[in-house]
Amino acid sequence: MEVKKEVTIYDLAKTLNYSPSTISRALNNHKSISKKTIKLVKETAEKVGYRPNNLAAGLRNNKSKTIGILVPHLNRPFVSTLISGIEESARKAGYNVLISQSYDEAEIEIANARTLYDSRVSGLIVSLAMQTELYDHFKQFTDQGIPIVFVDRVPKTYNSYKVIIDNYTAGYKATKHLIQGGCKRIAHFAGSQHRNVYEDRKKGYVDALKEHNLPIDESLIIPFKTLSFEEGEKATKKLLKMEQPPDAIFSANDTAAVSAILCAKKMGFSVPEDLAIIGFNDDPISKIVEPALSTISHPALKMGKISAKRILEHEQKEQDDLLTEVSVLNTEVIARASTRPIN
Amino acid sequence: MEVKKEVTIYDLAKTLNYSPSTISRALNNHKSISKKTIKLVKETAEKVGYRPNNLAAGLRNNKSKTIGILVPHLNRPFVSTLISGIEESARKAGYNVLISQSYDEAEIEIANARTLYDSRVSGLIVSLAMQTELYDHFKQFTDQGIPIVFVDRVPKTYNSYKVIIDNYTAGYKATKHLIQGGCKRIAHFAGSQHRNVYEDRKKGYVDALKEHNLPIDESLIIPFKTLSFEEGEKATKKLLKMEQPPDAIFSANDTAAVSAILCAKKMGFSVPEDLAIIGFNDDPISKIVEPALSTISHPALKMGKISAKRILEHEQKEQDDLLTEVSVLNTEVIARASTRPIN
DNA sequence: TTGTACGCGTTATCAA
DNA sequence: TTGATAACGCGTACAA
Repeated sequence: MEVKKEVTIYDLAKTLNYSPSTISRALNNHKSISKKTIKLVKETAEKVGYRPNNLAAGLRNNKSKTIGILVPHLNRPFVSTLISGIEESARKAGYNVLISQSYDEAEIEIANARTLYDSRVSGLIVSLAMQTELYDHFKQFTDQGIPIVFVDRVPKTYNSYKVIIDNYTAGYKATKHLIQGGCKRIAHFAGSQHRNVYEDRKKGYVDALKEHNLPIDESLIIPFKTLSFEEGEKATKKLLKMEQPPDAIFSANDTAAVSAILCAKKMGFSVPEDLAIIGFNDDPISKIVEPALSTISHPALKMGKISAKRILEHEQKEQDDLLTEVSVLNTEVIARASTRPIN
Repeated sequence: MEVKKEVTIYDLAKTLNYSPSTISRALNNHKSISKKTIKLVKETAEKVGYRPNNLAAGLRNNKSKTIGILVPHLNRPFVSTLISGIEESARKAGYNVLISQSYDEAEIEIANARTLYDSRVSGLIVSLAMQTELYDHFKQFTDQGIPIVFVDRVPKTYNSYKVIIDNYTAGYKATKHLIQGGCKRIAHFAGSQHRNVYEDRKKGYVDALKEHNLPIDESLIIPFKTLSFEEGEKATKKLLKMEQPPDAIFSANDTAAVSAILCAKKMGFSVPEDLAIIGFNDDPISKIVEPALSTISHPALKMGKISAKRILEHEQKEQDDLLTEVSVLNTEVIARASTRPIN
């Protein structure tokens, strides 16, 4: 298998009797080059199949026109849609996208941050692993002026770009929606309290109860490890076997909420009459389950696009512009059939 | 914001009174370097925060230790799981993963192939856009000896690695499963016949009917553009309003199959008694819908891992080893409640 | 076992 | 408007 020799700007220079610098400038639309030359160079490049070498350009410029992504799991509806949004915006701007997943483990997150750094990404978009509590592995980026955008699952303290929803308000709204449907004993499926998203959703839940003069019953607040389907089933069974079972559940994600619907039905409870349920994320399954799951919208695509935009814009900025900028997106209750109509 | 100077092998060389080449070799575990020196170099590198520059190494070696991915849509269950598999295998081998999506448009696919090439990926993993019929944009890779793995949606003619399932047999099995449940008038939701996957599934369907002496009724074979939920609803309505409606549907994907279940129920048909339905892919929604959707397994994670493996192994091979190697994975009927029990 | 010297393809600086 | 030259960081052939 004979490998064809690649065409470089030197070859183009020889062919056209120009210097390599002129070729380079022409290909980059440098203003000092005449339109005619630019046209000629580009046409010839096309004709002979010239393709730029991003590695060389990246080395020379010390940046790769690449955005690195670091998320817990690639194959979750929210995450894959987030990435789709990032890819779309990045691609339009001529940027590439490198992906990596931490499987929710801090150690893997650290290792992946390293390799992304080694590829000299122009920026990093991160959604934190469940248990990450130290942020030293992001310092190398900050030290080099490489922008980091934390998205959805963000650190409390780290100074950086952030793209989030208002989880507190979302949790509050979700709970209030249940209260307005007449629910009085509302349970909560709570995610890891290390992560802002779950902590804030819970706070919103608690405050909504308080504000409506409903007691906070700790036995109705179930701590989850991963908010999986199986965990959801177990928790639902436990709740519904209580002497005084709850009349509603606010789950911090849709997966556990859907499992609660199925489990409750199997146990002979009717949803939403005996047990109203609201989830979080608006995953595809929430539309399919019966009764359809009420939930909180989570604008994944938009969050992805904004995250990418932050990085692309950063390149235009002055060195000492501050890079702490928090974008908070709106969410809303999507009322479906798993909660009761509002009085 | 002061940007710290990056540490290079030259800095390490100066610090340790070695030549840069020794440092380079030590970092790469070159056999000519003593264990002691290697240890010293690596420890020092760690201490002073040295990080290799993949761009420089890639330029030098003319390969980037990066796998490029080109798929129609990133946020589909099958695709995102496929990518998760690729990422896992690639990461383990020290490879990075670049992603891009074509939105099922040939033009975007072509443009993305170009940019991935410009990044000098070590290999390319492709699932074709719905309408791609020319494959010239892959020639540049082949010409340079860069391996291409086509996965799931593959070209018929292009000489390359392929990782697929046996769509013909899968379509046959799905149809047979319906027949064994006593169905006699089986409709088919057919995808674009440009793509092997849908063409073969349909062939399997047709042959299963023939083999069981059931007539092929063209009015029961509905051509779909994208196999979307909306298309599925429309098709189901049309079928169920026929004078002699079908008693079963084999849908080429789960999305349309689920919409068929919901639509049929809404129209007063009971599933599977009046209408049995089987889908394809085993998407998460198939477990949630009621009745749960019978479907065909689609080993996304495994296909991803194998695809990555093909590329990683290719690097070890001799130049003129043939690179046409087709991996065909097994699939099976997952019988759930939307089809009738086998007699 | 280690060092010297060069080149990978590109772009920025300086000079013409 | 264009050209010559150096440099980005690394790996390797050749020499010692």
